[in-house]
Amino acid sequence: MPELPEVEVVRQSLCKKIRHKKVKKVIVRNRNLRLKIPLNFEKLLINQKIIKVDRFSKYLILHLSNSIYCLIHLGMSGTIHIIYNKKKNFLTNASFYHSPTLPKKHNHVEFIFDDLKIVYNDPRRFGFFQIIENFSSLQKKISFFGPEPFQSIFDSKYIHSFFYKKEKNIKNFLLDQKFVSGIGNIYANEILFLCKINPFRKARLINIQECKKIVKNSRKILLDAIKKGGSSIRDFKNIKGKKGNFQKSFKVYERNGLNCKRLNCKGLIKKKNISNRSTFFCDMCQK
DNA sequence: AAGAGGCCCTGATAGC
DNA sequence: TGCTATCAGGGCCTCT
Repeated sequence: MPELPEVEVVRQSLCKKIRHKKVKKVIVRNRNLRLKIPLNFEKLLINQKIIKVDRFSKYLILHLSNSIYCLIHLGMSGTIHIIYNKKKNFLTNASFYHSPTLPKKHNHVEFIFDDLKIVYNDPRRFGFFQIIENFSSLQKKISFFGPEPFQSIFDSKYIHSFFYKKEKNIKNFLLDQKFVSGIGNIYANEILFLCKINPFRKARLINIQECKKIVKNSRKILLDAIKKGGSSIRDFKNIKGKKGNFQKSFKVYERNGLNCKRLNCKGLIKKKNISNRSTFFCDMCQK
């Protein structure tokens, strides 16, 4: 489940591999992702150079030489694989289309470069590709989202005023991309544990000190996860097919029934549903 | 306006 | 063994 850290891990390695390279061919095998891939998609990308591989929230942003942007969202189960071709004969040699490192099914989109190609695989097809025509459209799209935890405007004042009179529980807000961008279910659970905040608590009851903790711990968890290559619960892998390591650092996620990891806390981790998402917490130390 | 709930999709796993 | 049910969950949608 790619959240901000997983997408950032993909961005970093993609950037190393495809920046400044020219897209030689685009193959779309299945246009029916969450958003339908338009028929002119291939034409817009072919013969364009990748100027930059950026990211906002859980979106990858390919900046192309014809000044358009290709947004990629990995949804729940999207992965990007890299397949090398040192002989640079991708366009003529079909055998590379069946690399042993590549899953056999659900390889929906490929971008082919001279010496390598990237392959988008997504069993559940919750991910999507979207063409953004120009910079102002990109800005407009991003403006509908809340800040990332790393941005300076994501501070205790912003959080506290956002939560004013809000009856919904705090966990729902951490997952609300209009409030804060990039946090998904795993990291929402982990952040609230570090903050000692019960996920069911109404947002309006979060005090300013706790807002400060939310700022600090969101940044801490996400940065730590990026450093460790993201989390691999079920399907996340980086572009080399390697798993991340942050799942080893989970304090609450998928730990229901196990001892609370907080020093001197005798609680057991509980699992309950909030808006149909698994919520893990310790009711002894998260108040 | 805010909040609750449904839906898209496939694969892994549990239970009978 | 093979069937069915459940769960995983990001983001968008509708309804109240």
